[in-house]
Amino acid sequence: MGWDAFGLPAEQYAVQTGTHPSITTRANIETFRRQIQSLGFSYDWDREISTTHPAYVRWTQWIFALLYDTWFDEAQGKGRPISELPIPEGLNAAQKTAFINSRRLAYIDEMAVWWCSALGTVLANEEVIDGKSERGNHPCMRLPLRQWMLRITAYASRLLRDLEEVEWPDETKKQQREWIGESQGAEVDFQVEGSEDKIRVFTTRPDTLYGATFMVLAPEHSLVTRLTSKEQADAVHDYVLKTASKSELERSANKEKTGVALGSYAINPVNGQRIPIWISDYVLATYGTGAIMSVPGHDERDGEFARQFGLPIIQVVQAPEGFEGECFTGDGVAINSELINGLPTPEAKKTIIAHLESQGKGKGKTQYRLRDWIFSRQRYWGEPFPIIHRQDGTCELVPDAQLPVELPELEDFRPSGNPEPLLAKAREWLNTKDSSGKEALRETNTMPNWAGSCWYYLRFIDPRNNEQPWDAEREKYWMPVDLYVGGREHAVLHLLYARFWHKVLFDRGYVSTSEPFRKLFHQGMILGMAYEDAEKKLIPSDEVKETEGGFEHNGQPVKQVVAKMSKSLKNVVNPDDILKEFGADSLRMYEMFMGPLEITKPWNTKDVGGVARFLQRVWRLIIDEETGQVKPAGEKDAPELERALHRCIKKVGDDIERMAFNTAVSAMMIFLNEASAGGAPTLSQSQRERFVLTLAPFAPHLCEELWERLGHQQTLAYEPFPSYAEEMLTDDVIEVPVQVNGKLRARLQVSPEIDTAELEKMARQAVAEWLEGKETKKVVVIPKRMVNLVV
RNA sequence: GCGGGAGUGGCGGAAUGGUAGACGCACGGGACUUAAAAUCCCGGGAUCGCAAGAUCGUGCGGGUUCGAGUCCCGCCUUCCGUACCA
Repeated sequence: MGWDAFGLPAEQYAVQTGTHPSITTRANIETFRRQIQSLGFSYDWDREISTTHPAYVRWTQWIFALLYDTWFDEAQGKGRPISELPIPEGLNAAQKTAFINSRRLAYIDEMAVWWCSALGTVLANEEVIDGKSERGNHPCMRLPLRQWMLRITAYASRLLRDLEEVEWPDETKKQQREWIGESQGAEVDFQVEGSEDKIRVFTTRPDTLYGATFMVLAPEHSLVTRLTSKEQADAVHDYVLKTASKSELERSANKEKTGVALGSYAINPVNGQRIPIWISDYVLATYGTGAIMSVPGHDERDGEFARQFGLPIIQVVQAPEGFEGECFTGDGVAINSELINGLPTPEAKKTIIAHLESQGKGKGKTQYRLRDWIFSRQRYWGEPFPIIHRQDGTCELVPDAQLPVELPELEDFRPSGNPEPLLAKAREWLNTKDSSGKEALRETNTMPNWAGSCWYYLRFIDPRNNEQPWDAEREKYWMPVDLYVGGREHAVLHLLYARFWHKVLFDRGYVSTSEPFRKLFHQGMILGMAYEDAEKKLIPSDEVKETEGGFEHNGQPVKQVVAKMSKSLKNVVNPDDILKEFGADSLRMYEMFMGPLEITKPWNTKDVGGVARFLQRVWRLIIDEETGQVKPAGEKDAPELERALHRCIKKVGDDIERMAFNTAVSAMMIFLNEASAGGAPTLSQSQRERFVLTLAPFAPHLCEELWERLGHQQTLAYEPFPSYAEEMLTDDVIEVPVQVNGKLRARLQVSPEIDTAELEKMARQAVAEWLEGKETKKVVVIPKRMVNLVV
């Protein structure tokens, strides 16, 4: 069991209550541990770890240091130590440092984050709604801040390719592929008119270069200020400010195109055309180069923008005959494009790229949608970076022997009022010495919650090792993770970040597999019941009364719906209460019975009673409630139930393998129904034992008790799962449906060995009235399954 | 907006392209009980019918097939993710 316990919620709670997050975190862990243990799960508690524990933080920092010490060798396609980085000759010391830093997998850059001046703090995306803070509804804006970044994009190609190696759900692989978003195209440089500046763009359609009639930069683009004319300065400034209050999500969701011309022009590299430069929020700074060439004739968004602002539209790809849309975005034959007229799109692309390369104006390029990972937070409750900033502006790692860098004690977790991270408030902690003994400052950012969860599966291998993060031999024995169970919400973030770290560790020789998780399974979320009034407003559960055949709130009927459990809706289910009322086995079994593991489904406490009743009936099958004694067993295996038991054992075993626990529980209920039906024979000792062993993985507490009462001194935990015999699975008589033209008309009771001709004959007799006076055109007989007569 | 899923009785759900609704909850009826709880038995998709049975039925509209909840195309609704919640 591992506790991933850094993060925003713990910190916000500390702000609200003034209690140190380490105290609340410890208390929460105690509660969770007690609850989990009360359910009887078979976790190995000797391997318990917490991401917030200094002994764990130490190695999280160690991995960060490794990332800092690694560069990605494009030629070899792998990460290598900085000591092996070839450094160009003729650089001075500062240039050399800058060059090395520009290649590290961990580097510093300015990146935009939400800043709310009224609250005096940096906010998470989810804390900002429509450009306003969730708390207090204050205006917020995107502010560029110094951030630690991780160069995950260097691994984009391998993260994409290696998906083929893992047994993951197809939809998850698909999501990761889309997220990484590889696209082939070209980088093209546009010269700015009357200037040395060049605007570099990425395009997937270099063949449409002749149709580029304007350019659009992201409002945050570094050239914006320089390329703005005096006349446009105010309008541009206003627009940049306005954009800063929008999220990227809003920007790309907005259909209405907005923008401002900078008042400067660029030169189209293929035809020397002078084209205007605009800024618009539909171009994102974080994708490609943050600038595009606009081809309104063949790109939807560019087309909308051109029509909005009356910019020229040129057709450069022949649309197919009968095409009626305003904007043809498919492949075709190039037109109005001197160099490539008449060429189909793929050839046209190649030709243009070759031309640009020969002119030094562009080159073919593979672009990824994936962005480098912002790896720092301006918060308290996270891992400190093992970094010291020297007076000369360079930085160095805290020596390995001095790890972990522990968090300073802070009295006050409230925002500092400026974008500086909270740790800057810890003056004593902040001031330190660098390796040469000079005054220096510690890094004040902290790591995001992902850091700890990126490698915990490796620490489980060797959780108490004080010399190294894990022992190499043990790593070889355990890795890769056989089965990784986690929510779908992790599909592209956690699961991609962890794979990235793992690949760096692999390249640097610390792990033996290129992928961490062999097989992946997503469990569904358990939701609660909620109530919705006529205006679709959700009503807290404690204000709703159950009436005959419905529910009402203040006398008005309300609808029962499914919603996330939340304090505000008063529909949170506490496992302690369920345990008290129904017991651990009932709770476990209900969770398995309520539906397929992978789907989202609502909790319904009434249904727990059904499972509890099943377990009570199992008890009464074996124990006499009056006397409390074991009932006498049948002399021999009751033959009527032996087949049913074999079927049950097979079904439960198969269902466990495919993690279909709901149908496994159902199979055991069916067996119990058969074994306890009026007139059913008494189960033999062997049959009882086999049934108890089948049920034991689901209801271990009950089954251990029954096992002991059935005369065993040792736990059943190490008993093998019961076996079944193939020949016991079939019945002497099976039912075969007979259809006429696909409609069910009769059912036959036949032997499973009946031959096809005989079966057809019987079928014809059974549905004679439907065949009368009609010609049989076709007969479909599927042995043991069905007969269909087509007339 | 973009990416990925999901839609079956009153509810949770079951069903290798082959009898739709297993199993359970809730509900109705009955047995036991002075009564209730607990327990046990029976019933149940909709419509028509005393019944036997017939017709319709897996979000909507098409298609493939002897046969579609299941496969294909187009919609609708809804959930998840969208990079600082984790």
